Amino acid sequence: MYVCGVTVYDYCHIGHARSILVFDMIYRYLKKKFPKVVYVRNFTDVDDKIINKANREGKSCKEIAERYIQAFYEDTDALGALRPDIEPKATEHIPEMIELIQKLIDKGLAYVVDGDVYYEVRKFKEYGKLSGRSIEEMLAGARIEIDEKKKDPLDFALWKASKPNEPWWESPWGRGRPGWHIECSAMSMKYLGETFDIHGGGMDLIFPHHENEIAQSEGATGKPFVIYWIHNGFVNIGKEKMSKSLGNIILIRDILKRYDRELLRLFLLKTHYRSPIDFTFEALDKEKESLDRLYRTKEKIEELLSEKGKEHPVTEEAEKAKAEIEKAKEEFYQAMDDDFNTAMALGKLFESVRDFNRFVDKSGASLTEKALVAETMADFMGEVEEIFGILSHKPSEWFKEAKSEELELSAEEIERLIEERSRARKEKNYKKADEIRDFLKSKGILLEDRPDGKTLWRLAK
RNA sequence: GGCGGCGUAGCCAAGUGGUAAGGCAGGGGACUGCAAAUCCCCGAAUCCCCGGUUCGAAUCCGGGCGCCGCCUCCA
Repeated sequence: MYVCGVTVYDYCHIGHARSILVFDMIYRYLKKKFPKVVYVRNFTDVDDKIINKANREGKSCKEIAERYIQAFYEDTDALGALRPDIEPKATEHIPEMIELIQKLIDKGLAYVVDGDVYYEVRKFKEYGKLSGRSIEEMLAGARIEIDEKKKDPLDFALWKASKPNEPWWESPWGRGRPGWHIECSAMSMKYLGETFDIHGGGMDLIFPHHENEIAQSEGATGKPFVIYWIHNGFVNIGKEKMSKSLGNIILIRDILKRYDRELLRLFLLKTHYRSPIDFTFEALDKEKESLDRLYRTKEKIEELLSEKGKEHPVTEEAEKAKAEIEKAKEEFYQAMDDDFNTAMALGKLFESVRDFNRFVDKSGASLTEKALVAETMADFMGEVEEIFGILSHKPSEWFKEAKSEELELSAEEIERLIEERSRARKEKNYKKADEIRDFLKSKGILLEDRPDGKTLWRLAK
């Protein structure tokens, strides 16, 4: 699997987060099914935007690229995304690109003009097959800049002759630098072969980037380039497109200052990867309710599992509860197998959580039986954790430490007040008990009296 | 202008020919000293509209309306 990574000239935003997390989910899932999967994601570290930024700041392109590669890792690690197996940089694959360009020239698909090399789009008969457009249609669409050097306005640069203040490499056509599209063809084929299974990226890359990659790769090899293309949908801010000009860009690092990464992961992964998503902080807040519910169930599971060990005859009811969860898990996998239908898969998780809660709360089963069923549920949740990267916290931490620095009371004080309240309740002094509960509530702490007499606390929304 | 996508409950979101998943919010009930949590029950009569195909359509076809993306760097 090859995924187009980022051009390293700025911090990553919520849109990058979606792409990163969608392909992280896909990688995690494929890894479970096909342990030999290889995940390659590139860094574009030579490009107009980087050059501009470097010139503006009086730094080298390499310095700019290094800075934002570093930032990229900080962000992806903070998101809990697994590192790809191979992360090639464009600047480290110039020879491969030159070789590929030469091949295209030799085949008559590309031509040289004043040290530039262009791909002659009309020579590649299938041009437009990915994006579903024809050359004629695109020409009719106008808005194409006139470039004297190109034979055809749609031809694109494989190699650009260097201008002053630009990085350059020696090539058969003089000093210059690669065009944007060629790096992905060269690097993906180097690491994955001339034909490989999955190529991914954002929706916006379909045209022209991926269309051009196909032209370059298939033009050079005569073989199919990619079996499956996967393109993730965009994230809008509210209903608007996120863009620099609108000034509504939301950075990953800014979100993660306020929200646990699992909230963002669930928010972005519960929608099918191809659909657009409207991002709002309110929607992210609401996700907390759903995740809390899952964590409460996880908490219950952990309590039950500590009861494990004693042998006990298993009733039909427990067997049935287990079977229900197993079935939901099977359906979860069927949904994932159907074009990564995460929305449906998570629906199955919630169904089984409901079934599990029902069994634990309403059946007359013994603790050991419940523990047995809890094991099945824990197993399912564990697999969800592996694939979605959620539910990885200990429930106790999830409910208590999430925003502990904003808490006005220390954990010790809270425990002390709970203790005081428990005494009051035993004495049937409910007025005092409720005062304490109300006081804690005013401090953002909710109490939960359990049937076993224990009182738990957690943070309010 | 060309190409593509979308329009499902108050909100989010699956389903794409056979009685409309799931989440959040809401109402009622069980439980509780009261709560909280949990569970149960309830809720879509336009699945954007109009035609058509079919025994049967949210799902297919045709025509509208509305929203969005791409066609220029972009996840």
